[in-house]
Amino acid sequence: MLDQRFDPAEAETRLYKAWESAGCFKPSGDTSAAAYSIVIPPPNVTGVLHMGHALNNTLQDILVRFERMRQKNVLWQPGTDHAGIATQMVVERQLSQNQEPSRTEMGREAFLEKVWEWKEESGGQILNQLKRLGASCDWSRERFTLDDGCNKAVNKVFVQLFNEGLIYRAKRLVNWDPQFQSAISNLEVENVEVPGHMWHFKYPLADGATYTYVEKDEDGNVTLEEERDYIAIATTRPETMLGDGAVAVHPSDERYASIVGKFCEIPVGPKEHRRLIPIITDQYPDPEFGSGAVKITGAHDFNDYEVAKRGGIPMFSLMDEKAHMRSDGAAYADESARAQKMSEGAEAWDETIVAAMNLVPEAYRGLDRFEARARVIADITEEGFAVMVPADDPRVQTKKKKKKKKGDDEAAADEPVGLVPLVENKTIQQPFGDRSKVVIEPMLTDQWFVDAETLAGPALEAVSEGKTRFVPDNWRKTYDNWLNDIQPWCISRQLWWGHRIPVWYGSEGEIFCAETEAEARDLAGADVSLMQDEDVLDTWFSSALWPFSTLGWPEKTTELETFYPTSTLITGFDIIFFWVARMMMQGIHLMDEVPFKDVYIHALVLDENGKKMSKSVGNTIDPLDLIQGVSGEDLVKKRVHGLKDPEKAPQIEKDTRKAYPDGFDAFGADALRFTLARLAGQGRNIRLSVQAVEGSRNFSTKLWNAMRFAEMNECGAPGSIDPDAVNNPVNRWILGELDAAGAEVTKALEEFRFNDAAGGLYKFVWNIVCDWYLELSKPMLSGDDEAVKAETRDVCGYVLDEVLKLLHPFMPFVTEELWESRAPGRKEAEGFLMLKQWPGKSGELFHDAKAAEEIEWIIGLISEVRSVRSDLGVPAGAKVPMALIGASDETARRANLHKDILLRLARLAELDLKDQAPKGAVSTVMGETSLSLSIAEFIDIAEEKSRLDKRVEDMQKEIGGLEGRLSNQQFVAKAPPEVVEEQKKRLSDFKVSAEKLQAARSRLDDLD
RNA sequence: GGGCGGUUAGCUCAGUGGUAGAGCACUACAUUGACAUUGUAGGGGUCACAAGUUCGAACCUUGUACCGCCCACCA
Repeated sequence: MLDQRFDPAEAETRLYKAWESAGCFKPSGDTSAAAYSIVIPPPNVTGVLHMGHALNNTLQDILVRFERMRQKNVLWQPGTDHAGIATQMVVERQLSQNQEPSRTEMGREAFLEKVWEWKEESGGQILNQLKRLGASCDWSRERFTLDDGCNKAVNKVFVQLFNEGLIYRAKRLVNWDPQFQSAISNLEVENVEVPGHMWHFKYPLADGATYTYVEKDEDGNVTLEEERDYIAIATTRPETMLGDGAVAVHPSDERYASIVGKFCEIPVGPKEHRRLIPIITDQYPDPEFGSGAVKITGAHDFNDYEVAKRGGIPMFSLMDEKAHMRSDGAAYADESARAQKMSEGAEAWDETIVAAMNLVPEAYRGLDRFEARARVIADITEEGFAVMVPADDPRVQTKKKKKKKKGDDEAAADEPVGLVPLVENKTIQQPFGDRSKVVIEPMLTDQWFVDAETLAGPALEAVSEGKTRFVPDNWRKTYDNWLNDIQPWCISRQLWWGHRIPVWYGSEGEIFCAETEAEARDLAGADVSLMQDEDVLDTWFSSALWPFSTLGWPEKTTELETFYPTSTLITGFDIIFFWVARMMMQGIHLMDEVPFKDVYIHALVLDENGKKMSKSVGNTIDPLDLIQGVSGEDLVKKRVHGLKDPEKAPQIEKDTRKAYPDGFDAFGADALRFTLARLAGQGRNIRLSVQAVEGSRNFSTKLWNAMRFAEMNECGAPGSIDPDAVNNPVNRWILGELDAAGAEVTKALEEFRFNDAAGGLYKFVWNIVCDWYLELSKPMLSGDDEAVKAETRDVCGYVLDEVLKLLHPFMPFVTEELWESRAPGRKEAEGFLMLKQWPGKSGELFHDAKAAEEIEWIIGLISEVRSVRSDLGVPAGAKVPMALIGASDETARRANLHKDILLRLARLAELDLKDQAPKGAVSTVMGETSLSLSIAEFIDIAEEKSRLDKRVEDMQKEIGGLEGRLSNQQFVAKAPPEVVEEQKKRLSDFKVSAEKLQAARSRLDDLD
């Protein structure tokens, strides 16, 4: 006997263990069957399951379980990512918490040992959380991006690309993260709008030169003419002035034409050491912006870098790896040093030059870049090199103006209008590290790059040729746009945790790239001393190889043969660039085949208010809380704990307590999975509410109770049914509905319409099976006709079993539990539900149109009677007599055949065929038949009159509209004939009904 | 600046040219033998706005407004 309700907490872990130990998650190995494979997007080994993971893995599990039931040879390949920066951060933090020696103190080898230790002990807990969700990965094949196999793959790929010239080392301006003290790729930089300032400074011309500065308006009238001994520039980063290599103006800018080629002085530092830089022309400066003149600091700005490269302008690195002003060297720059080096053949921005020049004056050395900025500004202003403007210049927003309050007006008016430094308030786009959240500094350093442009071509082609398909299709454009404008991929990181770059340097700086040190030694010869490159690779480099490195590449394994290319990749749009595009590039280049055929890009999971879930905002919902339940107290604690801004804690606490005073129930993994699937429409974000999960839990309870009903009525598990041998129209109807639902779900899953699949099942189970089929079956199951009873038991049992199969990919636990309980012992006899044949048919579906029409008529009639009863306030419990007036033979037959059903579900005392409505009866219509309910004793005649009046009025409106349309010659002439026919039919149906209702209405008049 | 998407019931969203829908919320009724984690019935919409195409537009076209997100950017 089934319990009152399903207990997910007890059943889910038990069932999961049973599946796993029975080997259900492994590929069937049936090579005659089609192969189906998915590689998991490897979660960070530091990861903790969040709602995005829950969605991502639920969708994968649905597909994998679906395809397993379709008897394919299915592999879901799991594993984790070593997550270079994130993991190194976690361990470093732990060291400092435990007051152990720091990373640098203990050295590389000892530190890496610590990281491995951490990984073994506390890494990968997310995988256990995925198990809790029901993820049916083949855990026996679990991989890690830093395991031996992946290492081997990474080294091999690196060497190959190096030998092909697709990986190279170069000094380039890269994004430098001063916190991690490492280069990062441009994808790892977030540009954020922040309030900033733009300072205007004067660079005096060398040797006291002067020129006439003329400004003109649009019409060419002179608006300003003055003698100047300086050129004005505008900058948001004054601290980089020390590294300026030139001042650039646009070639067409007449204002500065006369001084192009002359030199000006950077107005910072001790006067005797100030450096002269040339005034040059370049297309880059916009004459309309600022002063039209731009200082060119090639080593600290990406735009300037391009200008400097074009113009051969030297680039000076001012900062160290912490983005502090360089503290080395005492002397100030000397042009002769540069000239000397240049004559020796060095490039203008060669580090030897930069080091030799010692650009940073003593006063600024060692300062943080922001402190340095403040100092530079103060010093320049003090020396009179700031551009001065009247205090009321609209570009200047003084603090006083901002602060102005009532009553201060007079004071403000009294303020003397003098000259002030021109400092504009300006929102600027500032680059931040996506993990460190500190301001990124462009830095000129030696790094390793992948020639992504060369690899991008085939990756673009594969998608345009349809070898790989994006679902939904619109993401293709995002992919195309990015690959079409792809930059070299900086793959070296100045970290320790990761794949060490397989390159060794000889004492003369020769480069030996090889998979192992031994091979590098072979290349170098015995007497060369070798030093391995200190850097590690970007984590995404190994992730890009995931679809084949996990299958055993570079060995030619059977798994590789069977499962590559993989079938489907499921991931979020936020890693299309990071991961999807790079897997495409590497997969095609190394395997000659795309890594996956379909890429399903799922939505972002938002909170119930449409906000991104974020720990620092305090609006997260932990998937495990929904599965296992959480108290209100704990929920508050969790949310407040992760807050970025502790001042918001009271508000978050208040909001959370208000919204979820008692926390959440343990809804179970099934409920969460079903909810996510139901909400996973294509092209829209998912707003997850706890209420929605509760709704899914209720659905699961509904299913449970349907099974209890079957159990009580001894509906067995016939295994299969021959629909043609089934006689009763109710049973024939539900078998048709079942086939239709199965086909719909199958099609939806094939097309990645998870929401339609789950939504279709919800409707079918609740609104068709439970609301109608089970209700219609009750009189048959409790009736005297043994043949009908037996047939109904079989059909009902069969339908419910098929429902369990259809629901299994979505709700694996409750369905597996019910499957066994419906026929105890069947698990031992024929195995788990999980591996049963999927019911959705691709061939011909069973459908009895006549039965369907008949049952729909029954349902319509019952609904109509219920509606009238409810409208007129007939007590729900009252059984009333009904007569059918003017019934056709077919109607009479149906009414007679299903009399028990009608009596029960419409709560009728009797059902007769009559020629005329009984006196005082209330009528409604169904097609040609009037339904006459003798309910005069319960109702208010006036109310009934007004009900009928309203019905007739509504109908007249429809009739009017249809008549208007049909009398429109244009419509009749141009609309398709079947549409015209349809409208005609509707009109005549409405007319018939209106007539009958009117007749009923006038009978009421007779009563008065 | 470039790109993508959105605007339909109180809320969340379906709806590819011909009858405006679902879930939740709301209202009323119901403890009838699977289920109150329930059942039955009901109220509720100028489909953002404007113009156009069409016999006919939530749907197609153009424009406008507002809201998201992504990419690139003026020193």
